[in-house]
Amino acid sequence: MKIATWNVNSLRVRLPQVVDWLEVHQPDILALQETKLSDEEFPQEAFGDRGYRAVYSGQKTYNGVAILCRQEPQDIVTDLPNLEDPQRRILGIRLGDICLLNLYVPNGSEVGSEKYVYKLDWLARVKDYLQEALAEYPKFIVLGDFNVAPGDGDVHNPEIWHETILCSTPEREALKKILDLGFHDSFRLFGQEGQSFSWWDYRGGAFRRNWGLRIDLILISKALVPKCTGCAIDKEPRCLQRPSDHAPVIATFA
DNA sequence: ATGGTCGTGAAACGA
Repeated sequence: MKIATWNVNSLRVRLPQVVDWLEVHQPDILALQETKLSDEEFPQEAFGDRGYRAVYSGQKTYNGVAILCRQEPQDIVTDLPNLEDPQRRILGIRLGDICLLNLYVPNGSEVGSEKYVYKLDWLARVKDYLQEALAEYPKFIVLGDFNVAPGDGDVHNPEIWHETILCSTPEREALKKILDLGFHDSFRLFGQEGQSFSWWDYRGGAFRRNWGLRIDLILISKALVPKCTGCAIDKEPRCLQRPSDHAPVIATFA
């Protein structure tokens, strides 16, 4: 089984790349973030024609999440009972005894800003939800654009990024509280090449210089750890013309 | 590195 996540930064623009990528990699599940499409505009046929069911929670211009999968998804969740949020950033499904939560965590703009406070509160509420959900469904996957680099090893230059947005201690603590529920960062279960990132700024030739951060994560519950056989970042789509600023991440399971 | 980039949507704003 292959499960992937990709912040596409506009599914309208990236649709041909996503379709190509699906055909090459054949994941069982692909979680998308920043689709930037209303549900009426979602290109369901492009995926249906290729054997994927699609669920989505979209909005115009900003945010928007979707899940493409081979199996019929059940128990679709777009809003958490403890988190009232007009921004479409959350999409949960159940596939048999496995639950999956796709997140587009708020960016937070700047440490100390109003958006930063919203981000930390948002993460705390997601944590509370996951605590209950995990108790009911021990096989759980939380994946997406977390907009937090878990540690300095996930940052090209920790001195430049020290206590800045995506790397500040409160953001990392909020992420750690989710991990402490019993989740593992699948990427770190395996040996990786030094300096692996999933996002590079469009500006300043950041990708060419490998000035990136690893902020796109696939967290798996303890029950799934023995099943997980690998996790990798696919940098290839980031090399294409008109790329997303994020690369897809894929976890494989026996 | 503090944007010399994108995406959206038609000017700034968000990332």
